[in-house]
Order: sequence, then C-alpha cells, then structure tokens
Amino acid sequence: MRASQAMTNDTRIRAAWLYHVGGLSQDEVGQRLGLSRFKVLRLLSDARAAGEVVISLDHRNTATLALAEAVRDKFNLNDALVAPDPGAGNAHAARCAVGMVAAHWLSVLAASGPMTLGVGWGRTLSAMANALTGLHNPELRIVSLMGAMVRTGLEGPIDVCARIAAEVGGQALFLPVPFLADTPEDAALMLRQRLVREALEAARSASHMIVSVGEGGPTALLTKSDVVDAADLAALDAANVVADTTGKFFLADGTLAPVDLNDRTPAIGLEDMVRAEVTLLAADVSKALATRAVLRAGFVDRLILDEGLAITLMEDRA
Amino acid sequence: MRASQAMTNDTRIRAAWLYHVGGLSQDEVGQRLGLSRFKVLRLLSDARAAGEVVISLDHRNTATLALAEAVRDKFNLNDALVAPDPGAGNAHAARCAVGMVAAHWLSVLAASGPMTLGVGWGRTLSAMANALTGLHNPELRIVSLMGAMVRTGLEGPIDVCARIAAEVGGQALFLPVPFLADTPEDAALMLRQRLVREALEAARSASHMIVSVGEGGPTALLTKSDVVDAADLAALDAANVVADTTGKFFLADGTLAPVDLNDRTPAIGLEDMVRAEVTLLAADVSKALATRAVLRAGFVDRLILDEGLAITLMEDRA
DNA sequence: TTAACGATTGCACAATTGTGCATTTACAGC
DNA sequence: GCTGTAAATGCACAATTGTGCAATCGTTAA
Repeated sequence: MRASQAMTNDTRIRAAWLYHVGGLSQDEVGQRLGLSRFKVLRLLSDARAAGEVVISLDHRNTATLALAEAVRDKFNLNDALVAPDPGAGNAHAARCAVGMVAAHWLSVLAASGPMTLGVGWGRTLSAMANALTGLHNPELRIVSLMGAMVRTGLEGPIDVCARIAAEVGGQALFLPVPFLADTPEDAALMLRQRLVREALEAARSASHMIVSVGEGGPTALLTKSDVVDAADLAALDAANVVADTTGKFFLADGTLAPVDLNDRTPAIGLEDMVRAEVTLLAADVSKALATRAVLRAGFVDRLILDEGLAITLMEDRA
Repeated sequence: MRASQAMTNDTRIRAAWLYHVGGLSQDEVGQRLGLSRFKVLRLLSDARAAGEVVISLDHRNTATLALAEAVRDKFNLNDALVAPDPGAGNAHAARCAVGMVAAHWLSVLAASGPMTLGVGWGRTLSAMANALTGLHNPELRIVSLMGAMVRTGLEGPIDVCARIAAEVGGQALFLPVPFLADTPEDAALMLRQRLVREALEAARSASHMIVSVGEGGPTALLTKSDVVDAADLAALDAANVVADTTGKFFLADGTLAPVDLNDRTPAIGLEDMVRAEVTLLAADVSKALATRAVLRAGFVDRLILDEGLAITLMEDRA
C-alpha cells in the first residue's frame, strides 16, 4: 500500500503535467496513462486539492490599489493589500482570494534569510497555505501561536503550520497544549512546562506574525467546532464579544473582553503581538464587525482583506 | 489610449479573478463585467499570455527523480533536474516543461539576498520567464551574457533579461552590442567601449549563469532568424558545428569550433563561464546532440531538461 | 466622401469538461 | 465462504469551453 500510494501520487503528477503543460485533453491523458477519462478528471482535481497544482494571479488593478491605500490611511496601518472580488458571493471564495494575496506577500517577505514566523490558524490561513508556491527557505521557522484542537481538519493550527513549513522547506514548531484549558490556573500551568516554554519562546521571538480574525455568532468556526462548549459560548455572548484572534476575545471597541476564556487559552500574549509586526488576514464582509474591533485593539500593522470587506469597512463612518 | 490600456488591463485581471478564484463560468464573468462570453474567453487567454495568471506544478515523481540522478551521475554534474514528459510531442511543450522546472529552481536559488545572475536567451529561457512567479528580490541583478538582436521577439536577450527583472523586481543590465559583429576586430572594439565594459564586468561577476543550448541545422533559432547570414551558415556547416551557447559554437566533441564566428560574437568568454556556476537548459530530444556537445565542453554544473531528452541522453552509450 | 484594410466582435457549431447516479469492486467482520 | 458497507468506477446527460468564419467597426489613404 506504500507502493500503491506512491504510484497514485506519481500518476497524479504525471496527469497534471500532461493536462496543464502538454495541453492534452483529459481523454488523451487517460489514453496515454491507461485510465478512464473520469479517473483523470478526479486525479486532476485531487492534484489541485493536494497543492501539486497551484495557480497564482496578479492582483494589482486600479480599484484594489486605490482601496488598499484608503484602508491603510483610514486605519493607520503600515500597509494594506486588497484582493479583487472573486465574484462568487460566498465566504469561501473570499478566503481563497485573500489567501492568494497573502501567499504572494509572504513569499516576498520570507524569501531571504533566517526568520521566525508566527502563525495562527483558520480557514483563511489554510487558504494561504494552499496558495503558497515557489517559496523555499530552509532557514524559515514557522511557529504556531496557539494551542491545538482535538478534532482538527485542514484548518487547525498544527496543520496550517505544518503545511506552510512543508511547502517552504522550513521547520515547524507547535505549541503542545490544548487550545482551551479548563481553568486559568490550568492554562498557566501548561505554559510553565519546559517543552511548552521552548515553543513559546520561539513564538515570542517571531519578528512577523500572521493571524486571522474570528467573528462571534453562529457562523464562526469556533462556534461550529467543538472547542468551546455551550456555557462558554453563553458567556461570550453575554459579554458582547464580537471578535477573536489567537485565543484572545475582543469587544467591539477593541478592548479585551472580561471573560475568563481570555485567561484559559494558552497562547502568546497581546504584549508579544504588539512587539512583532502583525499581519491580519480578514476575508468576507461577515468579518466587518470583528475586523474593526481587532484593528481598534491597535496591534495590527498590516491588513490583507478582500475587496468586498474593504468596501464595507470604508463605507461606514463609525 | 493610455487610459484604455489601463482599463483593459484591469478588466483582464478582474476577469481572471472571477474565473479562476471565484469559480464563475466565463458566461457569468461576462454578465458581471458587461462583456460577451467570447470577449471573456479571449481576455482569459490574454491574461495567461501576459503572465498575469501563472500555474505551477510539482514535478517530483519517482520516474523523473530517478532519471535526474542517472543523468547527473553519467555526465558528472553537480545537479540535474528532469521535467515530466508533457505528452504533446512538440518542442514547444518540452520548453514549457523545462521552463517551469527552471523557474521553480530559480525562485529557490535567487530568493535571498543580493546576487548577480547572468542569462542567455532563447525560447526555453523565455518559457522560464513566463513560468516565473512569486520570486521577489530587489537585490537581484539580471545581466545579459550576450549581445542583442535587431529583429527580436519575446525570446531575444533583451526581452528575456527584462522580463525576469520585471517579475522579480530586480535590476536588468544589457550588453549594448549586436549579437554578431562583422569582423573579430569589430567585436573586440565594441567590447572595449566603456559602457560595454561596465555591463561586461557585471556579467563576469555573475555567480550564477543560466543559458540554453542551440543546435545546428534547419530548425535552429539562429538559422531561422536573420542573425547569421548564408555565408556564415555555410561556414558553420562546413566546420561540423553541432551546438552553440552564449555566442560560442561547438563541435560534437565539446571543443570550440574553428570558425571566425567564435571571435565575432561580443559576449563573455568561456573562461568566465568556467568560473561561475552554470545551469544549462535543454528542451526536446532534438537537442540531444547539441546538449551532449556542450556538456563535453565541461563548464556546465547543472542541467535542467525534459524527460524525453533525458531518456535519449541515457540510452546511447556513446 | 469613399474605398480598403485590419482589428474586433459575435455566432453557430464542435469539443471538452463536469455531475448525479447506478454499478462494480474491495475488504472487514461474522 | 458470506454479507454488509464504503470506496472506486463508469456512464448518460448537462454545462461549459473552444474554434472557424462571417459580420461589423474604426481608421487610414486616396
């Protein structure tokens, strides 16, 4: 089964070359490889899913450049990047768009020399990992800024971290603690463990951090996953929490919410983020409220967002 | 017309995002942008041609990795990379494949820090420039290793050099002389010009050089273009020239051909290439003879070639 | 103003690609 | 061996994409 695994891996890559580079039709690819057209069809979409085929596009156009400048000035950022509207009205497409631009930006940033890069987790960061290509820097250290989840898909902190590291050929460091501890004391205890401290030191020394923003409400990933239980959700709701990043929960005015959850997530602290150059990824208009809240917290240096969200953020004068 | 140029540029990029990222059909893209489906169709292929959309694929598979190792050992190279067979039996597809792998390799090599990179010209190098993406290094200096041609398309030395520089955001340096001078004395005189010497110095200081191999015969680009006239072609033929790189013409055994053309091409010398780390790009089986000749000359450190050519080179025991 | 030319646009049709579903295959547990 | 279940396969059909060619537009030259 190891050999068969390698075999399908090979044929997938071979099919992708025949199709994308050679310009053969799926039918012709099938004939040449002795497969049915349908199998080739699936092979090709697998290859895209596996990140063996990556398409990257230029995002510079007059509209997005103007918006980026406006957003940067309005929120006092060092830099802002706006991904063109991908059209499909769903959040997934927006995440792909933002991920694409973020991946491109990262491959510029992290191209040269040794560097420690702190990363959060989430669907947008996962999209960035997908779009990452051409960046190879063995001296890059990717460190997770927060704890792990038990039921983790491709979007969990460990996976995002590992996938970026695998693509760039660098080193991945995880924070070997759960995302959420039962009590503040437990969280503190975990952070005192020697092995945890090592990872945490690395995270703290990161010169750059890339995090995404989570919003409250029923569509939030935190709500949908099993990380936070009903009681905690109710507490978040009662305190009017509208945003979270890196295990910190925020009110609309950008202050830390007075909930004990903020002491129960073993992760780096806000003070560490203030020190580093922080890039926030925000995709889809549904993140408008949350994004504004996190920006008000004042630790974000660079914002990468999609056109729709940028327009929404610019529209309201609040 | 400047504004309209920018406008179409914008719509092209916008269409590409809607199609590739948003997953809309060409029809839907057309509706949203107020264009006919056919216009969108053409816009999308323009975007690909303009390098605004780049697809990159993984090339590692067991067959090509094994071949690469075999080629490296047989020809005593530091390194060899083999692009998977793109299937379409034509040389163009082979060049795309080699260009793709070369682009990927280059984006690893030139990611970090200041570097001077010497480049030749040709269709394979042009394909590499097309496939280049994600590499940004303002400290990179791209310098042309040979003179310019008058009737130059997208493959000429100036264009290849400029396109790479534009993509990576680095600096381009040309050798401001014709590819071929009328007499050896004229060539020497040109190389003595101060402005030419400056470029030449830069070329000589290049730590890495990327060149491709030209073959003799009627399909060769040199033959088809108007650079070399009938008398010179006859001389090349009479001397049994089978290969050329960087303005140097070689016999099958890898020695410089005894033709005065070798003294009439103002370019860097072989001794400079021996000093630098030289990567040779060779695409399509038609280059087998020429590739072997250039490899015998002994200045090549790394070979990037396509699977078909690799198989041919490995097959014959000569 | 008109003729002529090249570039652009849209269309009918051809080819390719994608999808839901029925069928087959593989395989673990009994 | 049998059986149930899940994965993989292939198919008919639907949708999308690509192509050659004719119509149109715009521009230059007489």
